[in-house]
Amino acid sequence: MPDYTPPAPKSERILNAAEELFALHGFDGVTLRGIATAAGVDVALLNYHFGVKKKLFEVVFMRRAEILNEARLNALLEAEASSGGRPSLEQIVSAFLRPIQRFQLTGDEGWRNYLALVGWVNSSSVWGEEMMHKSFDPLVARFIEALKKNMPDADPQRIYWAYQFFSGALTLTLAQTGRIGRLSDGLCRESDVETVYDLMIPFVVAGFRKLCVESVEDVF
Amino acid sequence: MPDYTPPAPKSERILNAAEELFALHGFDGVTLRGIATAAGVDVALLNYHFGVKKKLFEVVFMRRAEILNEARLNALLEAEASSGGRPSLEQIVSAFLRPIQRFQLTGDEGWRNYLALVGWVNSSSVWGEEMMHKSFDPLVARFIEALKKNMPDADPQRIYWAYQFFSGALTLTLAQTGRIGRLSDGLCRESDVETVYDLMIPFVVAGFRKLCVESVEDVF
DNA sequence: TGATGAATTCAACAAATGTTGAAAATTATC
DNA sequence: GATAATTTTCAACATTTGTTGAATTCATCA
Repeated sequence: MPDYTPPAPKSERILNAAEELFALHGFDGVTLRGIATAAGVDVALLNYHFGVKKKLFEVVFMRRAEILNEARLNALLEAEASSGGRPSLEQIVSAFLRPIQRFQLTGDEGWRNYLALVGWVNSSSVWGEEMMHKSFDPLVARFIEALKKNMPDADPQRIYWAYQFFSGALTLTLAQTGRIGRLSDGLCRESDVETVYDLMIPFVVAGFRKLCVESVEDVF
Repeated sequence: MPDYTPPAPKSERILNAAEELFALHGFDGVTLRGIATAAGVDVALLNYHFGVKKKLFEVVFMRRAEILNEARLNALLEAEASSGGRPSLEQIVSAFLRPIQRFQLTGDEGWRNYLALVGWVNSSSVWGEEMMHKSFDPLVARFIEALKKNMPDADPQRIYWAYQFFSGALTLTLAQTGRIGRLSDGLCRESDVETVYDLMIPFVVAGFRKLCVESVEDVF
């Protein structure tokens, strides 16, 4: 047995199974027994390791949030450094998106599931709010700082709204619903991650420009 | 008793309560007893009127879909008529969005709930697909026709992707998560429907132009 | 009024759910 | 190798869940 890799510890197997199932069916659509079965462990083990169901969900959600935040922040800092503190809109938006793309491209199934889960939580009204706030809003605020600095004359309200549209476009793509594939009769594949971001970035940047840079009168 | 309005029939009360609760918590987050209590009826009545739970959800979802589709199609037909068959991008996007805005502005709580529900279903991976497809894709295909006609030289794939980003921006806004309000410290209010669409339309149009009209080289 | 059919309630079912405590097995520590 | 601590299993609990059939009320109309 030359390259035997020991099986992941059970606590990790639980998190991975939970990650996938929560991403597919949401919090209420998943049972602890379903997770336990998928992970190949006893139900009681979930409670032993992670406490009640909601706590398990939080652990799943937080597990990769910090990693993603750090990657995004680094990308932004790099963009700022390489531009003498004045990154372009493209650079800012790219710093927000490209790390996600990188994680998706690693082929790690876990990241795909996790990102779909984020998409799910972000558009869930009651549930997501608190968790999205705690785990992502500090970083988002930092990006909006950068946007404000890039467009000092823009109405802040417009920057926030543009960010909301941006966030929506990203969220739906992360959710991996498969709908665009069906709609386009297979022409667009959500798995084609490179194309997605190559197109999303200019789409979003153009929107920001229109709303926040060009003259107000042009909008109406 | 001068203007006494009789209470809505119970079957309608059930649909309204279900609409609100499903919009807030999703399919699995809602119990039939919760709906029954909110509607002030017996649990067994849900089964009598609508059959099993999934069927009830479908009835709720389909109830307003046709109305919305008709309004949107009329708006598109009008735009085409008033422009000699060559509606502008703004007109097409507006025809897609303004009817939604109109329904939101009627003040009918039911429409707000329903639209939030659509936002929820649209970004749910397993659940939504079939229902979104059946109830909305025919109309969406019609809009994409119009877009293709407006931009005959555009790569169809890009039109579909731009639509996906468009749909995401709309979906997140419909979902009414309250997150943008918190993020902007109250500067943006999701209830301010007029502002939302006045900004979403130019944002989306600019994105479409960038991806589908301007030269390919500009994108990268 | 009385009879027919629809609407509504009542009571209960079997199955599934989150959670827990105690026992057993495994691992670590000395 | 004995002891302690950690991990895992077993069995079960009290609720809650979707669903159903029989009984009751209500409305319609001859």
